[in-house]
Amino acid sequence: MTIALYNTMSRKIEPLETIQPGRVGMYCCGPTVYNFAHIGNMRTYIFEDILRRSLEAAGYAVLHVMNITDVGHLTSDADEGEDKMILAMRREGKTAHDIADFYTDAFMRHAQALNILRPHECPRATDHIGDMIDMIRRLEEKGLAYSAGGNVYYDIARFTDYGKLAGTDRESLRAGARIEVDRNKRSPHDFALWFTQSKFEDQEMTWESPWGRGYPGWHIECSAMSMCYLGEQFDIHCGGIDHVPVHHTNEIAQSEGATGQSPWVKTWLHGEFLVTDSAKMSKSSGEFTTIDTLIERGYDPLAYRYLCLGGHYRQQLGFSYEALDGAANGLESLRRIVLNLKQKAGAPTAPAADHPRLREFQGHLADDLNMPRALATVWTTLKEPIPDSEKLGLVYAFDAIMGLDLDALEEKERAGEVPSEVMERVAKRAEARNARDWAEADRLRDEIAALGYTVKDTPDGAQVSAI
RNA sequence: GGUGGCGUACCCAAGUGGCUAAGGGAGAGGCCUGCAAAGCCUUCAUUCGGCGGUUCGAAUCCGCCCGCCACCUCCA
Repeated sequence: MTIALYNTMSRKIEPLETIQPGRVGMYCCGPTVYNFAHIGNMRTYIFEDILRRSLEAAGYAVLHVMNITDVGHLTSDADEGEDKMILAMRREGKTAHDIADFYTDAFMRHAQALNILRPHECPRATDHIGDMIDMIRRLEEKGLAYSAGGNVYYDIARFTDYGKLAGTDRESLRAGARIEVDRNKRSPHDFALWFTQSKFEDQEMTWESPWGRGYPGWHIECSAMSMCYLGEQFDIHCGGIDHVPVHHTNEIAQSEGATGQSPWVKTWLHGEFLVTDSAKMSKSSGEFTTIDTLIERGYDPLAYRYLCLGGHYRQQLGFSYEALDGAANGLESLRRIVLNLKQKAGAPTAPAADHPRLREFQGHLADDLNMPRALATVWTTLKEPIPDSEKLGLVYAFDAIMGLDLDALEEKERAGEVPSEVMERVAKRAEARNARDWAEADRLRDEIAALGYTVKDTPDGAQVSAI
């Protein structure tokens, strides 16, 4: 099945054509590890995970690369503001290295909790400074970069296609609308490739370079690392929608400028924002929700994944705890159904490749990753009158892409794992019920509830589970 | 100022010219049950922000209006 995806560059849904048949090189802009990723960030990684799983299910050998940016990134794109890593160091009294390690670990933990497959490569920017320097030299050799005030800048006037991804032309950009223009720049939208003039104290993250001791600009790492792992041209580049106008625009300028080859990337995919009541979630605004926040509030992280599955990746998704509750209930219901199927059907029957429901499900994904429709197919399938083993096999096939870990579900509470004090009351209650002493039975049920368990009376006796 | 997007039931959310407007959650009624839970069955927008227009036909296209948001600093 051919997968069609919305390419930000062409603004059209196009069938995926890979550079090498059957193989996909995919680069996803990863986290800058100066703080926790919030659930809005994680939405994008969930979308990329669905993309990867869909490609793999379609038979592609995927090489998935995601950077960990542990350097650079000032608070603004002018040569001012503070380096976010430095801010974090000051805030937490740690070294840059410790900050990066801490937040990298937190990110990986959150991604794992969301069942996001780990990218095959997760290169750290600080391990590729040499590659960045090499690329800046290539840009210099081609006359696309200039030095001014101790820093090296990209000269966007020399790159005729500048802004093609965002669909903006240089004239329409409102330079200096919200920030002061760096006087070193020839054009307001030139951007720094290498800094040697640091205005900041305690700038401990610096490296030797042909331009002096300093540190890289904040777009170059993605150009350098993606090419390092995927070659000078590759298939798919993903990120959040906010990366279109600046970060990806500048990446294209650097990459195509350095290699002279175009297009650098064939397909650009961008995930829309998670929005709260009436605003996007953002790190810089201070308050934000993390996966840990959700866990503290008693939610299964996968309930959040399920919530994300319900919306299309190119559409803003409204987040509220009411919506999350709905998703948690939906996921819980799905799990119960699967658990029941498991008990009744035993072994699943793997669906034929041309099973109508499987094809329908894959067809929705092949249509620009329409996960909401695919999810509707899942529910329709569950309500169909087909054999349980077939149903279970289909659900597992669906879940290979949904990633809700449905095949790993187990009855959490078995009789043997329930404390004896609870089991004693269950037994007493059974006696009371036999004697039709409902008051005593209800009293015992309350006691059991107080101990943290619920009982369900079934034709086969009482079923006990933790609340 | 420029650019882009959004407004579908109580909530989340598909659908972008044509059979009954997906799906989930919540809610309601029923069966079952001592009660409850689970399960099962049924129900839940003559209507898609508003007003016009195009069309045999529009939630879907066009215009205007109202409301909301994003981007043009950093940001998924």
